[in-house]
Amino acid sequence: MSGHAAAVDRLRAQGYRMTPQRLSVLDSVAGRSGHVGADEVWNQVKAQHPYVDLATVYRTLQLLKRVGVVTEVVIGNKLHFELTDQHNRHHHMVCSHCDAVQTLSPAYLEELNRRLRREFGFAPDLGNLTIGGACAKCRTDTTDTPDATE
Amino acid sequence: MSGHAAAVDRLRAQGYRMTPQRLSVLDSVAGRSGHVGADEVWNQVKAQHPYVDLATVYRTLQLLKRVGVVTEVVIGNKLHFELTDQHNRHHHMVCSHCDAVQTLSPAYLEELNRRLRREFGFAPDLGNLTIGGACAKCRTDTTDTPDATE
DNA sequence: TTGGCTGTCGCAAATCTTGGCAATTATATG
DNA sequence: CATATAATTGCCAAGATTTGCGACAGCCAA
Repeated sequence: MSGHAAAVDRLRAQGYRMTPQRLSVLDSVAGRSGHVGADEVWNQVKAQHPYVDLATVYRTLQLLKRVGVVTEVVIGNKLHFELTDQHNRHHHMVCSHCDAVQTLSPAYLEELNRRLRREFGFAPDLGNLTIGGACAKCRTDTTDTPDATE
Repeated sequence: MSGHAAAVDRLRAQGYRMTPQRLSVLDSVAGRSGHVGADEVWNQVKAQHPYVDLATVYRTLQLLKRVGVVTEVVIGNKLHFELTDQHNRHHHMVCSHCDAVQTLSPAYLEELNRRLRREFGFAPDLGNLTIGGACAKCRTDTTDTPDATE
């Protein structure tokens, strides 16, 4: 209910409008501590505005992602979203075997970020980067993927 | 026609079989220098085996990716694939504005790879990692995304 | 060679996500 | 407060990728 003001400002600053649908989507994502799937958001949104379309939810999530309000996490074959917490920034590592998610301090990617910008002029969207791979548990559990690609 | 032997071995080693369909998919990906979309692969495969289903192409591409024979590149909303060249390894940076693809030397991610393994026991699949962001050209062309998320 | 076990395939249906378009609505302005 | 305008939405459909399932084929053991 509070951080939303900042989100509204961000939207307005770029010429976007704040609508009940968008507010509702924002509420839904903000209401959970972790990441949420688009369908879960939709269900929550429908509770308040039964007529809202799933496409609108997707569009809104993409919009909020674009302006930096939410972060996208790719888990398995689905997109998940979470509120971008400026005070607790982190990246995500997702195990492709068990879909477990670990967070990663931005410090780990700072140097890469700087190098890509400096050497290529490329501004990576690391905030929404999901690093896939095999977590410690799955590496020992399985015989395959003994040593994932470098 | 030559590197395929290695691919066959990789499959067999993990209990998979080499079939005409798979060989055809492999041929198709290997036949191009850069990355290919699943639909393009399908079209090429159908030239030899008209009855092959698109689902088989997808399944095969995932399989080849899993065993390390091909590399997946996410461009826009589509999956692309290229032969994993052991002698010319590279990662990919894709511009989310113009879909331009730049390659990146593995050296840039070596340290990250080591740290994730050492500190988390997490084996990242960096080979199939696609780094999204804004390329130099699009950064200057557009007003938005002046400074993508860190 | 004959079974049988397991991996694969084609087909169809399901799932997830995006796009087009006309109708609707948020906002700045008068 | 009424109005014009461009952004936004719903609805529908398409696009992309995955999955379930029965039929089929390769491969090893007896």
